[in-house]
Amino acid sequence: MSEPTAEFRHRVLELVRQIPPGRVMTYGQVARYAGFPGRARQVGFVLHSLLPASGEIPWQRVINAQGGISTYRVGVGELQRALLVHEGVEFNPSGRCDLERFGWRPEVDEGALGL
DNA sequence: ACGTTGACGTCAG
DNA sequence: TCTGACGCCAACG
Repeated sequence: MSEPTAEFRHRVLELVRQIPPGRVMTYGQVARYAGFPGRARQVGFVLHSLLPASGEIPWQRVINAQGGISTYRVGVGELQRALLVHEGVEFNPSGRCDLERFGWRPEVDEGALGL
């Protein structure tokens, strides 16, 4: 019934939509929590299909496993970074953020940063 | 039909 | 810490 691709896309978008402001998830995590482990690249492809108008999907809250921005080659790297900084996410001089602090896990549903 | 590409992740050096 | 190789799999030409 449900085509794998369509189902995957739907699951990914619904999950990303739930990431609270100021929090981030990695492509790999999104893929895993969506029920499709190992398909991080496909997550990026789905999000890429949202541009340039992202609508209600907070695509900027998805980054790579190193805590860095992967969208510079697509041309929206600076934008993504600015949006995240505006939400309170901090980046170190290397351009990476601490996933221990800003990473978000669905099961630990917490919107605010633990201070 | 097929080789290449890509908003990734992991591991070795 | 950084770089390159590889695995991954759907989209593209």
